[in-house]
Amino acid sequence: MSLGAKDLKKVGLKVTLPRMKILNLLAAQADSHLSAEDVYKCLLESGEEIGLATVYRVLTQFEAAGLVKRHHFEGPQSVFELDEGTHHDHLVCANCGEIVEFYDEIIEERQRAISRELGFELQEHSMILYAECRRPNCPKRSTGNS
Amino acid sequence: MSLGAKDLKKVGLKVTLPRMKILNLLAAQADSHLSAEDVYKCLLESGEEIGLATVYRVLTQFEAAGLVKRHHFEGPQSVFELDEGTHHDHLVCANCGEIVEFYDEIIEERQRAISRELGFELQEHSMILYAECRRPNCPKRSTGNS
DNA sequence: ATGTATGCAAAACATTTGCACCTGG
DNA sequence: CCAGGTGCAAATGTTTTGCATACAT
Repeated sequence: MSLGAKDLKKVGLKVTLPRMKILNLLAAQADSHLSAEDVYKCLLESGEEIGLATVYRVLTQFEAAGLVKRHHFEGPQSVFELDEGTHHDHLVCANCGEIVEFYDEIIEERQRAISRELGFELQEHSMILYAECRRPNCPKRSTGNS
Repeated sequence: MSLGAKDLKKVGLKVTLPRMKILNLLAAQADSHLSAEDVYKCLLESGEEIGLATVYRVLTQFEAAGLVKRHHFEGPQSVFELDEGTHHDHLVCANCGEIVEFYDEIIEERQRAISRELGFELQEHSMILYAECRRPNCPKRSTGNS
């Protein structure tokens, strides 16, 4: 079910057409990890009008508002995904770019413990595993969407 | 002890002045994580002549040759460190940018196990912890060098 | 010599910003 | 109506590339 205007109001953002379009796209592709350019192109192809600068601005605002998470996988662009509130890390297939999400409490706990031992208090972390799938039918290379 | 010409030959790279300068700088600042721009400025300030494009080219070659590791911490630039062969991950201080290196076998093992469980074979990973130091004397924000 | 490396300037990208116009409440 | 949002184009910051020159072997 796509997010609505309430979600924007909830975080103090005016409900505008571009913001709704982007929010809906992210919700529709909830399992994808899209770059700003991806979002822009997707919307254009869907016949929607939008400016690339707006996409960047809106995604940045969404990130600040906690609506989306930004990731830096390999490559020069950031990718975004809706922040459903459930933390997870990512495994990226070195063959096809498929992205698998996972969560491991043992690692999370060790990260906190290590930070403590070093005299720090953990705030965030970024962890990405690059791995090869063993399936022979692994597609050759997608844009990084699921 | 700074690396020498043998290290370049070993990986099949011609021994040139720019390459030696960069290699020596990285060895001298072995505890730092320098961007290409950092390397460029450092050398200029040391009175060495070099072009920024060369720094980028050489660092990329060094990475391909396994002499250096490239990291993507927050911010737009890549940073580089000499690859001493001992894998480690990084904790970045959210206050001052100090970088602490660490290694945890429990996490390493879990990463391999998780990959296996998901049907993949782990090749590499990137893990960065962002944390606040508890020391009151934490400097305010350096360039990201140790 | 001669193939490769370098330096400079220009290009290529991803992203940000200035500004006039449009829009939501 | 009016603050804030949008679109475009221009600016920015990082990294790459084309090409003539310089260098290592």
